[in-house]
Amino acid sequence: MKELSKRESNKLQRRAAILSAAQELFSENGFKGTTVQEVSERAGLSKGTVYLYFKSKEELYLSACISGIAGFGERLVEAVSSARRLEDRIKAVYIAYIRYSLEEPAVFRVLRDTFLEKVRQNLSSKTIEETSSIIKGWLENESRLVQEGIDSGMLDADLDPYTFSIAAWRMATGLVELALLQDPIVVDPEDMQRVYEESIDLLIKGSRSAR
Amino acid sequence: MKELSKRESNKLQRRAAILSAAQELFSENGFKGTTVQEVSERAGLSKGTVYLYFKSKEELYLSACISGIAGFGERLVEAVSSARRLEDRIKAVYIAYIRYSLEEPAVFRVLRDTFLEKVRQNLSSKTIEETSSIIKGWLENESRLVQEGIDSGMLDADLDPYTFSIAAWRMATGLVELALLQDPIVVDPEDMQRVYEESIDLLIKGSRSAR
Amino acid sequence: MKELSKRESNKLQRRAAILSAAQELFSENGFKGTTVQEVSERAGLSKGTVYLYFKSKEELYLSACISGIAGFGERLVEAVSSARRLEDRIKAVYIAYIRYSLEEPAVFRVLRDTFLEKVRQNLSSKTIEETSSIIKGWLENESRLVQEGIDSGMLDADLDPYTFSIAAWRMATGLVELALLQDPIVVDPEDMQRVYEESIDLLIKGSRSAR
Amino acid sequence: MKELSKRESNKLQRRAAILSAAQELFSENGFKGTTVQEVSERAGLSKGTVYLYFKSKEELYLSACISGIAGFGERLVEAVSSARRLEDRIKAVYIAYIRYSLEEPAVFRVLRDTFLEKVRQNLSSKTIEETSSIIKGWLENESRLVQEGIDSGMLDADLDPYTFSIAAWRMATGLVELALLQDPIVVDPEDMQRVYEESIDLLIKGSRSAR
DNA sequence: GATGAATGAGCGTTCATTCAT
DNA sequence: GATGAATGAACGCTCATTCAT
Repeated sequence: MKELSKRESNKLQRRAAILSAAQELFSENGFKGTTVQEVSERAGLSKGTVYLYFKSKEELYLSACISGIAGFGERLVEAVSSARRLEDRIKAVYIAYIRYSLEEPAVFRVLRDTFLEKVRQNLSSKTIEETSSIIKGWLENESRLVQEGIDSGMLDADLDPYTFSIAAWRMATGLVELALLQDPIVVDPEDMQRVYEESIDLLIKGSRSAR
Repeated sequence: MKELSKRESNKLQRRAAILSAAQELFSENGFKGTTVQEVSERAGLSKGTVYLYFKSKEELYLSACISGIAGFGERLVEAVSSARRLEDRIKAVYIAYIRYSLEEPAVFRVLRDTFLEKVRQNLSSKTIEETSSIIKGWLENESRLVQEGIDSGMLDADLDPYTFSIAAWRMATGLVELALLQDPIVVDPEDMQRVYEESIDLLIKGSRSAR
Repeated sequence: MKELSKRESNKLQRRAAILSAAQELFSENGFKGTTVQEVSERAGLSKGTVYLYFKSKEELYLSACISGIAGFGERLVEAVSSARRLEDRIKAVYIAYIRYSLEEPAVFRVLRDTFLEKVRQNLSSKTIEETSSIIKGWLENESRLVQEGIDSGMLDADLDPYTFSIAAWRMATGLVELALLQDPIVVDPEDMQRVYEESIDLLIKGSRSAR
Repeated sequence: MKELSKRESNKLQRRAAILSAAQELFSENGFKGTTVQEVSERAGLSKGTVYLYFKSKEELYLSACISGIAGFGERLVEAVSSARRLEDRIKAVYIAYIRYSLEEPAVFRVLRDTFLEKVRQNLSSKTIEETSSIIKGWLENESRLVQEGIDSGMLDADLDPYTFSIAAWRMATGLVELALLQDPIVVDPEDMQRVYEESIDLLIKGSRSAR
């Protein structure tokens, strides 16, 4: 392992500071609603400096997305191996998605925004494709778990694994959105944990084979 | 009913034209992505005129949100009475929510936006309470249907009706978001109808009593 | 003739004010060296206003060029008919080109700048083609005069009319550049008029047929 | 001759490298179109280093101008002795001026720029005088050749030698400017060589004594 | 009441210049 | 002495808002 010189490590730190500031602000205010000035200020730097590290606002956004997604994916993989029974593993991924989203709301929001049209219009198709393909990968992983369940006879043979994954993913996303609202409207925050559990339980139960 | 003078009705018409244009544009391009100029043009008026009816771009946005919610509720009520079997009625509401959202994406988006924090920061608490209480009403209506199912022994006695409603609502919203994306990423558009049906079927099946 | 409303005439006046300011500044400082801000200030307007009249800085430059070129061309046409003998007419065009350039240095400079590479790099090819084709038109007019001279036996049959026009045009341009320098370097300003006359005389004399 | 220490010669080399890079870039892209970064890169140095050798971008530009002029004059002197007949020698200088300008466009442009007012505003009067006196020297050399022609009866006794030189110089400059344009507008590049020859031929022929 | 011309703050981005290392 | 990271002023351009007509 090569030691990094002070200057080099400094550069990495600055880059990380910018990325972190960007992640927070983009997720709070969206792409158009965030200015490079704001990002630079939150990172304790001047506006021009941001452009030493990122070629454009768009590239900064892309980098924020990708850096956020990486940690996310690891969590999901860990979750799969955290349980033995197949149903528990499926549930674990769902819960892990929600938990990580709540722990790192900035990442969740940036990630979700690539699925809102209005934000997409400001992104290059490269950015969209890149993030989309990562998410698609997650969905396919989840689908494989479901397929295993079908093969073992535990889940309904008529079930489409990908449909299950999509339904679970969108449900989780929708619930996290609700949970991230500051004012406890529509659902009591204390109830949310129960809602997470019960919602995926319903979906899994609904997927079981009649046997 | 007091008759409106010609002048007064003219004013109302103009206001409505602006609101309608705003609803379309805000939902297509978001708050920052929409210019007052565009709104005024689509409404067939000049830019200055918009400011005679709305104090600011922000107030115009709020008004567009509120005005979009009304028609939505009616559709859901109609859906309830469109089927005889209880399960079908529950499903019908879900499908109606999705269908109307797809028919009137502008309304859907404005409505959804009141549930995104970033947008909320621009909304008065009055606006938020107003829209929230309307949605809460929908959820309670749906819950009553589910409760009926429980009482009749068809649905699981352990099921929390409100949790079911929340799960279904968030799932529906998440799926519509996906469908409104212009590029068919993650899911093939032709498959979406099937996904709508199967997703709610899973939820309902998962809610049935063991019997 | 339709009367222009006050508002309309005001708009025309403003447009003219911007164009005039642009012509001066572009010719003093070049395309890159001139800011839209400066132009607006010299025209007594705000920066944003310039963009109500011209879509971009480039379009403003183009308009300044074209508006300058128009008057220029008329002078050349007048010059042709100001003399009877063919040689005098050829000479008259040359002298008219120089005189108008000295009277309206701003126009001369803007026009010349479209023939400097460094400026060209900032101009769209449309702009370049447009101005170039106008100048080409002048050169062809001049060539036709020369051709007449050849046909009448007065000018050398071996002479290429277009080459003559090019040579005269570049010589005139080069001499005006010299004359526009503020410090009387290289040539005494009082001598310039004589230089103009003698330079074209040489060229014409050199073009005569041996007979 | 004092030997330069290694350190001192190194400094000179660096200075020369910067100057050379600057000459190329300034003449390709103009003052505003060239960045200090680019110059430093082409010189193989860092941006900061440029500021160790030149106080500002402007001073760098001035230095580049001055340094470019030297080689030019030598070429003109060589040309004079390359032909025997007087007319041929006059023509040779003209053609040499054009040829060297085309071979070293960077130098040509820098040189020409000292004769454009807009650039002059950035030049110290010392610089202007220096370059002007060099050019004046060339013109006087050329004039002496012409005077010889007059004295020998070959050229018209009424001809002012200096006027001839000025006319030829400005014509040459104007033609080179045309040739350096990338897009072959107004004149076909293949024709240019012929135009060079014929233009000076016309001028010389026009200068001959009637005899 | 309606207009649209005018404004000017603010955007993303560039780049000459400075200065700690 | 050389570096290159950091700065901040300025650029072209947009657009919410105002106000004379």
